[in-house]
Amino acid sequence: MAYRPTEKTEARKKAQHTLLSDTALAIVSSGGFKALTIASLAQEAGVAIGTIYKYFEDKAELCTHVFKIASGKEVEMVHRSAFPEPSSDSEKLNCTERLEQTIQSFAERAIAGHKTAYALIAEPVDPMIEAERLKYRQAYAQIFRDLIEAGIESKEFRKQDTEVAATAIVGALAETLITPLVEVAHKKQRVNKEQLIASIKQFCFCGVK
Amino acid sequence: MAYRPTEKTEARKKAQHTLLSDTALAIVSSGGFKALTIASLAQEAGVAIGTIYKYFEDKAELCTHVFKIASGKEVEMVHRSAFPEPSSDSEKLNCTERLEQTIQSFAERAIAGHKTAYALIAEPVDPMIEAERLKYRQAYAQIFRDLIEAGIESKEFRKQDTEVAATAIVGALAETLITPLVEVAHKKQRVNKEQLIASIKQFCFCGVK
DNA sequence: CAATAAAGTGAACCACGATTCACGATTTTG
DNA sequence: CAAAATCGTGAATCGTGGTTCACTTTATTG
Repeated sequence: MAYRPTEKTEARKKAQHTLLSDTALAIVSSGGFKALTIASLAQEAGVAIGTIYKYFEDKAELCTHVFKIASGKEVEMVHRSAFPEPSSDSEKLNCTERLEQTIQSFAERAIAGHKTAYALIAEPVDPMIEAERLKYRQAYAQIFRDLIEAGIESKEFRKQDTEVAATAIVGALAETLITPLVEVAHKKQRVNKEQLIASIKQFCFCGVK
Repeated sequence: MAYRPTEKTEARKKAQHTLLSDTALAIVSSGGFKALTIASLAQEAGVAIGTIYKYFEDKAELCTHVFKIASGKEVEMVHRSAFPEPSSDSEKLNCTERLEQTIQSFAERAIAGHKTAYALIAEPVDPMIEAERLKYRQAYAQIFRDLIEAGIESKEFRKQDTEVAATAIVGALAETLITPLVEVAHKKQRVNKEQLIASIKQFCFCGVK
């Protein structure tokens, strides 16, 4: 007599949502948020403009959703470096080593996916996304903060204002990694990756030790 | 027989340009670049929209001009802390003391003029202004770099990659000072200014020492 | 198949703010 | 004052990109 959503259509719906999500993410990863327009997403995903609105309330929801997905991945990866599963072979790492790993992970991911890193950390975006960005940066800061506190506990680091130190590390990483990446886009100025990361580590280590 | 620009009109022209500049700066200082529209500037300055275009090529030129003025002031003030006139009574300051003064100056100016600081350092702006912002941040980094190099020369600081250290300090300052200021706008979360600045100093000092 | 509900479509619409330009007002010179 | 050059004006125009909605297509059920 009537229509009822079924397993098949629900799956299709979810798949479509994922397709749009992934396509949007790809657009942001290659061209930043400024490249993510309703029209470009429709184009890339091969759907009509109106279809986007069946899956996202408006542009803001689309953008924040994409931001959450992308930043969530990054934060999770970095979090694993800071607090590795005890089951793995890294159960004996002390806080200094884990801090090193965390910075290494952050830096390598930023350099490898520099377009994404730039979009998440530095690209000018609508104020609506700025709120998400703040959460994102604070998520990173929280990881560093927990790590520093553990290090103070274990006497590896000196007593200090962990919030400030963690925030400062995030700022130092963002400035030293993202800013040069902006340049790379312009000039072909290559960076000695290992050298750069080593210098950053040293600065940050000394800052907390 | 004909019209010729004279002293009086030239002066008037310059005065008008300055009026527009200053008004634009005031708008940015209170509402950020997003509040600076041609219409709002015309309104505030008490002139017609078209008049703006007699003094500025387009919006981009207006914005970059305002940015340059504002950032130039900031950089100059901070530069004075880092490299004070030898004539003054501070000729005996060593590099550590000067670094402290510089951070202090940066921090206090950022906190006092937090709207301006946010606009210059963190507010999302047109890509056109981003280029200026990059120069601005690099100007700061250069100050810190020169100071660190002097400190290495005088054996106060250890040998290190001064470019990375200077950039990291700028990032740390921006993140620890600006980010909380965004919050202040939302919640009424007060900051213990002295405490905050002290913590930042400690982190940065240890980073370079 | 008929009925129903949801998904898909894209041209039309709208909001916002930069930019233009034809016109009048003002200044300078002879 | 007349002529010439520039300044001042602001409604009209334009460009961009988000949003709407009447309509078509597809899926589901009895």
